[in-house]
Amino acid sequence: MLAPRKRRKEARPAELLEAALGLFVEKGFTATRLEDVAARAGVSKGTLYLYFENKDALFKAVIQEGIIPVIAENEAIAARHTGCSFALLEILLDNWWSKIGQTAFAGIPKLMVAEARNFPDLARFYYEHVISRGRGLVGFALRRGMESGEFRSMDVETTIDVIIAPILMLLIWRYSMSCCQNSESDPQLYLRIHMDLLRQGLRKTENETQV
Amino acid sequence: MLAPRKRRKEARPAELLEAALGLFVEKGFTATRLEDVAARAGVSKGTLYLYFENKDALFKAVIQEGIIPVIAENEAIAARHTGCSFALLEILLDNWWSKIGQTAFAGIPKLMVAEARNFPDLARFYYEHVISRGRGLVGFALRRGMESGEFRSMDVETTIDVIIAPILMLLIWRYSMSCCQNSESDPQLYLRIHMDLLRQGLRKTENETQV
Amino acid sequence: MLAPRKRRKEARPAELLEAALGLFVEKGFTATRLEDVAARAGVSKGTLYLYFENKDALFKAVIQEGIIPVIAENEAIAARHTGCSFALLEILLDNWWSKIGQTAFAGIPKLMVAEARNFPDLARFYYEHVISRGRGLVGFALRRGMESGEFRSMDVETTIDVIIAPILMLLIWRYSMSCCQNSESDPQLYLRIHMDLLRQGLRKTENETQV
Amino acid sequence: MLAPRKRRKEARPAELLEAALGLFVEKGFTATRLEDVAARAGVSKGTLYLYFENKDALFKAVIQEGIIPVIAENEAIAARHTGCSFALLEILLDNWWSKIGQTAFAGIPKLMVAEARNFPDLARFYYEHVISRGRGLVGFALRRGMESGEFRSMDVETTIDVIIAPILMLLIWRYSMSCCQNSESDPQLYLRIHMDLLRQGLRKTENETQV
DNA sequence: AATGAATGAGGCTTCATTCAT
DNA sequence: AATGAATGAAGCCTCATTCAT
Repeated sequence: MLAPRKRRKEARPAELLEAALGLFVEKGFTATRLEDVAARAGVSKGTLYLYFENKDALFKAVIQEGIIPVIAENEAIAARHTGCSFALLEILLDNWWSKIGQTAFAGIPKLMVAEARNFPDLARFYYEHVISRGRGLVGFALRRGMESGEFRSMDVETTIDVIIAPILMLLIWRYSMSCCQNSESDPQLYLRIHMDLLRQGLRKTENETQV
Repeated sequence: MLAPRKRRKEARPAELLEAALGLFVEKGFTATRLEDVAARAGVSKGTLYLYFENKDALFKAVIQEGIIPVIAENEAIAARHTGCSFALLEILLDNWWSKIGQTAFAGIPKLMVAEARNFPDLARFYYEHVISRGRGLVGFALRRGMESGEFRSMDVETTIDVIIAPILMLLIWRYSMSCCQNSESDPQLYLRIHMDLLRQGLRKTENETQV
Repeated sequence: MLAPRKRRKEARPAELLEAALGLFVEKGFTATRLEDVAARAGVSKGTLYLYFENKDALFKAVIQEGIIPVIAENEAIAARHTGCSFALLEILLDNWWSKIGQTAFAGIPKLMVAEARNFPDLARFYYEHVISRGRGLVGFALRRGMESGEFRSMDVETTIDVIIAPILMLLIWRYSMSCCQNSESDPQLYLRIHMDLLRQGLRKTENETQV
Repeated sequence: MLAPRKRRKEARPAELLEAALGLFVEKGFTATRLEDVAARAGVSKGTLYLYFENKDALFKAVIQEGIIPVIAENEAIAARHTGCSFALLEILLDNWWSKIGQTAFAGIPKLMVAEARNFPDLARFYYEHVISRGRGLVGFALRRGMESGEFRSMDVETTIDVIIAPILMLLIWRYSMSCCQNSESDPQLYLRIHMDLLRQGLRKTENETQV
């Protein structure tokens, strides 16, 4: 077991990233003061600059460290799935919900949306490593279902977007306008209705018309 | 023909609002400098304050002049609609798409999402005057369809959110991550698929189970 | 009788001065906005500049027009006084109180005190035409009383200052800190006590010691 | 010997307060630019905000550090005084004169009078912490003297005002109109005459009439 | 003579970043 | 490695002054 001092030093970057994530998610990039990040991580303002070149670098590190592992996990799940395709969509959503939707990472989508224009290279990174792979997962399930005759035929790439949208909005809303709603919305119900509409909406029927 | 001075005077507010909308959407609320708004409208900083009390008021005016009329128009459409309920949803969407989705106002949802937390005042204003009324419209169509037996029974409030989400995401995406996509997405197709999934997803079937 | 339009034009400067006096007294020089002065006088901002070169000039005009006539009146009273000297002091105070203390001019001393440093030439004007002559009046009464044996001998110039101070403070207070007092002070009682202390304080006694 | 950096750090607040006092007294509260305060203390604008939250706080600190201790000291003097009451008044005046009247703090009364209306917050702070306690001191001496039969009976609260007025005016004058006087006035003589008039004016005589 | 739209300098305050210790 | 004092650029907003009508 390492001496506490030593442990401290090695844990610093992670502690700073966690503090930064919390504040970025809570207040947005511009409104987050580095002094507050440092304070939340229990160090001084100057120390932050020993680990991250500047505010932008800190932001990029927060995003990059945050979210990728969950995607990989879902890719493995999809690869070994054997049941029907709609069930796969449900499993992927469940896992994503428990690993992202119910953790601090839930704030990332809103953060990315808000700042993408100001950080184009970061947006590209996020797109390639998170969004693109996430869309790939949904696309895999859709194509699989269409080929097996479970789903009707539709333009896959666009359908992916339509399917993902309510899931992203659920989180984006939570970190933006939700403060204005007096009635708490129920995310479980929201997701259930979304999947419910999809189950029936995707299903292949007798008098199928090509889209 | 009016004297130029006079003509300017009357055109000023509209010119300023247009400049403000453009910059708000492009850079966000905080990052937009009032001096730049003034410059884009071809006047000096101080002039802006002759027409709008402060930055908040300018923002509210942008919303007031640009978005609220469309909401009101849609409310009128809904009130006098006589056909089936799904057709009403389609008409409302069409109108909203041509008046908002295809204009500079399309950037507002992303703007609101990005800044809501830091400007609760503006968020509340937007919620009350836009979101709340927009949800009311969708809710009206849903309830109407459920009562007539056209739609199956679902939790209305939550379904509203699920239905609106893809429409909002379409715009939010356009003003955030879209720069990372190499293939241009087709909003018409996107909206058609959304409505297609909904048409089938909302429909009441033989073996109906309550949700 | 002149036409109203004509009357208006000739009355403008006086109306503007009255409005300016009111606002200067209420808010001080810097905090008074010329737009408010114009509004109170019922004209537009630009009109003000037709009559006064700038804000400084307006301030000087306010002071210069305001207060001199009362001094002249008191000088006449003193010249023809025949009774005892303390009675003269009381008469002068009474007149000053009713002509200045109970009118809008009461705010001038505070105004001069606050701005003297920023308007040295105006301060000099005020000193020569108001303060100096006011001190002369009190000095006249004091010397008269000392010569007649009614008052004990004291350094006249300094005694003048000591006597005038509470009278000025009464007004200065009213236009500055009085807002912080919960109990309304009674100026009549204040002046009576001041004169009471003076009556006994100035009187020549048996065992007189030179000061 | 302390490192220079460290020494500076500890000296900063006092240096800033001194610079602020000087400029406040010289130019007034509004006309004093924080940048000038910082420059006079030899630091940059931003540094000032490390020590004082804003302009108001800086002002309050000036009062807090400079004037309130003298009030407290005088309260202690009054509490342990055993001689006659007029002597107490003289001692209090002497102490106040040497600690305030002969220092840069002498400019504060004029400053307060000039700015009270526009900064009710500051006025209230000053009233509660300085004026109110100062009046309490004089009131204490007056009541003490009336009870012992040394002074005649008068309305105490109003008499306090009358007594304090010349002392305040002495300072107010020095920081306002004094520049217009060619003959330098002698504050020592002024205060002596004031106390002389008071000594005789307050004294209880044979044929006492209630006021 | 009168208007009021337009200007732009100026001050308070915030905060990312630097650097001496 | 760590600190935190110091810096100064940047933005909102006010208002005296100008000037075309």
